[in-house]
Amino acid sequence: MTASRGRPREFDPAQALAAALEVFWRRGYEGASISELTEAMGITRPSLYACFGNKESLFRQALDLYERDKLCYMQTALEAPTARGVAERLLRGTLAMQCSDTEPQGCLGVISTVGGVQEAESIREEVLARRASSNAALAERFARAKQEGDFPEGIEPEAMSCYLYTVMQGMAVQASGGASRESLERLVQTTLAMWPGR
Amino acid sequence: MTASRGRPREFDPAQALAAALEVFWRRGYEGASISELTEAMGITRPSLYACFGNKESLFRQALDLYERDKLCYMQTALEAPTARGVAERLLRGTLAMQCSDTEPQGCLGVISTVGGVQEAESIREEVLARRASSNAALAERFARAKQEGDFPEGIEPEAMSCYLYTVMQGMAVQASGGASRESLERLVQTTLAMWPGR
DNA sequence: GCCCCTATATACCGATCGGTATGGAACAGG
DNA sequence: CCTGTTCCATACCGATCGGTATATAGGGGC
Repeated sequence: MTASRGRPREFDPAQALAAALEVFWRRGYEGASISELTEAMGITRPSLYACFGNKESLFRQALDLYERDKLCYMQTALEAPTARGVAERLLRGTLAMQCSDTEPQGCLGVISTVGGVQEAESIREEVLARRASSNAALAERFARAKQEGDFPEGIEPEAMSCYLYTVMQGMAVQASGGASRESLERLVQTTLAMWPGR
Repeated sequence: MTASRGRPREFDPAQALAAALEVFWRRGYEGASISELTEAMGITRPSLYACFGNKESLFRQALDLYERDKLCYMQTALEAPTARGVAERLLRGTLAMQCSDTEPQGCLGVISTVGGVQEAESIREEVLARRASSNAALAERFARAKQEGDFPEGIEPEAMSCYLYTVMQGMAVQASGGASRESLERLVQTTLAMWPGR
């Protein structure tokens, strides 16, 4: 292949992408300007466009990284032995991420979908699609729990997964607003205390 | 007073403010441009600045209108006879607002606080302050319920109010993402089903 | 008829937006 | 050494941002 012809680049794309993710995470898609991105990434404007395409493409790649590195706890949470354990792992995972003091607060997915922006409509749709897929996986896990008799009576698995998802999104809103770790921890406990049947 | 000296204005400020609120509600503070605002309000740029000050001042007045007209259900919900009734009224009020087909979806307060914007920091702070005040009123209502023996065991009133607030914010996120009315209705039912002790 | 005052209309301000043209610097193959 | 290719740096593009200067239009008080 074209192994390394021409002048080699002087930055690490993965590292630059991580920096871009952090900016998008703090500012949202539209709030993040190219100037702020390039400064955080330590590269110049043309380098960004040569390496990542354009702003939207860069955001999509940052979103991939976010899902892969930051949302992996949502996958592993599904492996908990009980439905309540799944919920607990999800909530505690959300808590841990929102309370990190090395990362921005709030959820990139939430930030990218609230506040309608017409320009970024395709991005909104993609985030919503990923969210739906993740929600479906959770619902499926709960459906299995129901079959195994490990599920509260009177609540449909899909309804429960939507409910949990909603609580997690609400947590992200709280974290965006600067809620303290203690406050969010108490929120997790309260939500778990609401889980039917102890 | 200076009853009506000079040329009278040709538009109704209240009506124009209502139009501005709708734009802010759909687009968020930064997403709403002055051009879009003036077009929706049916007035020209200098008229906007003469009547409402600047963009931030206009937003604040729109926020006042929003709280007074759209969030009034949160006040009246506190008058429900039981704690569970308060929760139910809050959730159903949120549902009704999010499902209106004449108004934008999502919550203006949520839209204005997620996605950190440095320019609008003072606005964020004001929204957060109003939110805290509203949350405190809810906590106080629940504290009264606890005194009256009308409250679930093992949960603090303040924790419950934060929890409910979080669910409502999550609902707003769902609505922003285009959740259907049925979906949100089911969400309310699920949340109520989680309320301890029937 | 004035005169004063305020609202409207148009055109403009500097700053910033996302994105790019251009010119030189650093590598590989010949 | 030269050439081809790719990257970096600077400066620039038109469009749009929030906000305003200027001139004109339309009311009440006299």
